[in-house]
Amino acid sequence: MAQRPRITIKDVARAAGCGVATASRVLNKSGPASAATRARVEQAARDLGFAFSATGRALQSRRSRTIGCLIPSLANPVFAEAVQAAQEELRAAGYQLLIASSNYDGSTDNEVLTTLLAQDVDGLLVTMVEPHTSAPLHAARERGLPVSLMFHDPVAGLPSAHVENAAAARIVARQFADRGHRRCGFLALRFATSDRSRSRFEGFAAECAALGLPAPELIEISEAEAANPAILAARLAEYAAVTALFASNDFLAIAVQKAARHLGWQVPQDLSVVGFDGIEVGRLLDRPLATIETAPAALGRQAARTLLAGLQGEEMRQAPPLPFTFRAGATLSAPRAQGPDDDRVAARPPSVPPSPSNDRQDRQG
Amino acid sequence: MAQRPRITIKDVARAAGCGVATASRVLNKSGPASAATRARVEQAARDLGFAFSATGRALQSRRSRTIGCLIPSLANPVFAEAVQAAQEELRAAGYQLLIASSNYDGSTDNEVLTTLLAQDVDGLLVTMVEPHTSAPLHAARERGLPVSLMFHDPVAGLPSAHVENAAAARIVARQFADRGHRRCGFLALRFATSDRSRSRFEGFAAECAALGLPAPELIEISEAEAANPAILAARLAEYAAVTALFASNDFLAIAVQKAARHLGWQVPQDLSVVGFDGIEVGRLLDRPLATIETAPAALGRQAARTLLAGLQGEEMRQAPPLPFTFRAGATLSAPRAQGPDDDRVAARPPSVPPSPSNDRQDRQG
DNA sequence: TGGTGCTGTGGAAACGTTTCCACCCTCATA
DNA sequence: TATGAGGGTGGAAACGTTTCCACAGCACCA
Repeated sequence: MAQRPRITIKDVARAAGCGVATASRVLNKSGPASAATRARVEQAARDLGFAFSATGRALQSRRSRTIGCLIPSLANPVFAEAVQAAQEELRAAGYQLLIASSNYDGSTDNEVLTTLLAQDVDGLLVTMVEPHTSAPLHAARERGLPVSLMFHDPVAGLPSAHVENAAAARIVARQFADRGHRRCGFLALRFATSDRSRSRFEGFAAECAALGLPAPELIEISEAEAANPAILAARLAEYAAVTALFASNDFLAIAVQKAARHLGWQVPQDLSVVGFDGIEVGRLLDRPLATIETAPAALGRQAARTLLAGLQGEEMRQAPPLPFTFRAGATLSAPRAQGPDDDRVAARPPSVPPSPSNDRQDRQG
Repeated sequence: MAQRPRITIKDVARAAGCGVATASRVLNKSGPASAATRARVEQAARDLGFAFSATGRALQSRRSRTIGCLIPSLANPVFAEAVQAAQEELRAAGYQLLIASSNYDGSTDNEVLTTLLAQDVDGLLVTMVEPHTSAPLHAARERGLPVSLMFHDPVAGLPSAHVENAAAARIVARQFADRGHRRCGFLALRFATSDRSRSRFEGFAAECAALGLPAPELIEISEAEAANPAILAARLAEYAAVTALFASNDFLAIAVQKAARHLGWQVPQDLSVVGFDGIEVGRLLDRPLATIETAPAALGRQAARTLLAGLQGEEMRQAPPLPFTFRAGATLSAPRAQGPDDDRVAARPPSVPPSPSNDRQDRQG
C-alpha cells in the first residue's frame, strides 16, 4: 500500500541527463534527437518504468481520448452487445469508454450526462429517454462535441445508429394478417421511457389500420408484472379476444408463453406471439421464437464509426438504417378456427409438437 | 461545430471580480467567503454555464475519481450484469467507470490493463485470464492501487468477489448420482482461458470420484461449435454412454438440448442436462433448466464495495463467497433404465411432457 | 570571412485546478 | 490608543504534459 510517487517525465529527463522537452520528443518520436540522447532517454524510461499520465496529456492537449457512453442499462443484453462492439471499435482507434447508465430514468439521464461532460470526454455515445429535449445534450452539441445516438430514430441534427422500428413493426402486422389474425395486441414494457417501444407500436397500429384490422390493443406492463408469470397471465386474461400478440422484446415474448401456459392457452394455436430483437436463445428454444432479428453489435459499431468520423473533424453523416429480418418461428401460426362463443380454456391439447421451422423471410436493408 | 473555448474558473473569477482562489473556495464550499462575494461568484458561474474540468482537478489532486474495469466481454450477460451493478455502486460514491474488454484473450488483458493504468485510474475492477501472473496487475498493486477481482477464486493478496465454483459443481455431481447417473460429462467452453470453467470441472470430477462414479468426460468445445447445433450434436454423439451432462454455462445447456434433438435424444430421459449461472430465461422455458443459480449483480456490487473500502484507505478484506443455489428443473431426471446394449436412437417418444417443476434446493451461503 | 541553414537542445509558458501563504481589514480586548 | 485575533481575500506554486521559441554548434557555400 506504499503509495509510491508517480514517475514523471521529469524523472526520466533527470536520469537521462537532458531536458524534459527532449525527453518528451524522444518518447513521442515527435522531433529530432541525436542517437545517443535517444538511447539514454529510452533506457531511463525503461529503467524507471515510466508511463505517460493521461491526465497531464489531456490537460495540455485539451483532448482526453475518452468517450462518454450513456445507456439505460447494461443488464439489457441488447445494449450490452452494442456497447461491447462500440468499445472494440473505439479502442482500435485509441479511445477509452467511460460508461454510465440511467436505469431508464430521464432525470438520471441528464445528471449522468452532466457528469460525463465534466469529465472532459471527447465525444458522446448515447441512448436515453428524451434526447431531443435534454439540456446537457444540447449543451454538448453547442460546445461542438461530437454526439452519436444509438437505437433512436434520428433526431434533428444528431446522427443515430438505428433500425427502423416502425417499418419492422409493420411487417409483424402483415405476418399476423397473412395468417388470418384480426384481433392483435401489443405488449409494451417501459412504454413511457422508450421511444423504441413507442415507434414499434405506432408502426404496428398504422399497418393494422392499413390492412383493415381493428386497432390493436396496447397492453402496458411494468417490469414487476413481466417478471411474474401469474400476474402477467392475469393481465393477458383481460384480452381474451386477442389471438396475436406482438411483444416489444424477446424476453417479454418468452415470458408471455409461460403466462399463456398458466391460462391453459396453447402457443401458437390459441395465441401467436412475435418478439423483437432476435436474441440468440430465441432460436434454440423447443418452440423457436418468431421475432424481428436485429444486430445490436452492428449498431454499436456503426455508432462508434460515425462518432470517430466526428472526432476526426469530418462531417458526421447519418448512416442508413441498419437491416433487420423477420425470423419465422413456431410461436406464430394461423389462429384456431373458432366460433363467436369459443371458449379458449376448453381447447383440446395439441397432438403433435409444432415443427421447429427456422427459416427466414423478408430480409430488409 | 464551433469549438467554443472552455469556460474556466478564471472566467468566473473575472466575471465576479475576484481572484480564482476565492472563486474556487466558493464553488467548492471549501473556505470562507463573504455573503456578497459568494453571491457574485455563484451568479457568474451560472451565467457562464461553468463546469469544473475533471482533468484539471485530477491533475492537481492526483486522483481521477475514475475506476478501470476489465472484463472478458460485455456480450456475456453474466459480466454485463456484474458491471452494471458495480457501476451503480461506484456512481453513488462519485466514481466513474472506464470499461475495457479483452475478448477472453490473455495478452489483450495485459495491454488493456496498461492503458487503463496510464489513464490514472484510482482503482481496478478485474476479471481476466491470468490474474496471478499479470505483470501490469502486479505493477498496479506495487503502486498501491486498490484492485478488486470479480469471479476469480481469491488470489494471493487480491480480494475477489466470487462464488465457490468447485463447491457448486460438487452439488451437481451429487444431484446426478442421487438420480442414479454414473456416466457423466462436463461440457466446457473456453476451458483454457476461464479459471471458472476449470474450477467447476475440478469440483465436479472430485465429487464424482468421492461418490465412486467413473471420472467424468471432459468435452471441450469452441464458440463456433457451440453456436452450431449440428456440429455440437456431432461432438455429443461421440459420448453416447454419457447420461448426465453438466454444461459450464446456461446458454451452453440450452444449446445442448437443441443438439440432443438433432440426435433424436430426449431430454432428460436420454440425457440429463444441468447448466450454470441461473439466467432468467432458463426458468421461463417450456422445460425449465436445472442449473446452479448465482447472482452476478450481487457479485459486481460486492466487488465495488470492497474496492470502495480500499479507495477510502481502509483495509480491503476478502468478503465471504457469494451464495448460490441449485435450481431443480425439468432437464434433470433419472436416466432411462437401459440394458448394456440399449440403443438410444431407438428410444420411444415420451408420452407426457415433463412437469415444469421449479422448486429450489440446496441453498448455500 | 561572413553569412545561411540545418540539427540538437533546453527553458518556459500554458492547460485548469487547489491550496499554501501572506496580506489587509475590522473589531474586540487590554 | 496600541495589540491581537481572525475573517476575507488574492498571488503564486504545483500537478504532468507538450510545444513554442531561442540558442548553440556545425557544415556548407559564396
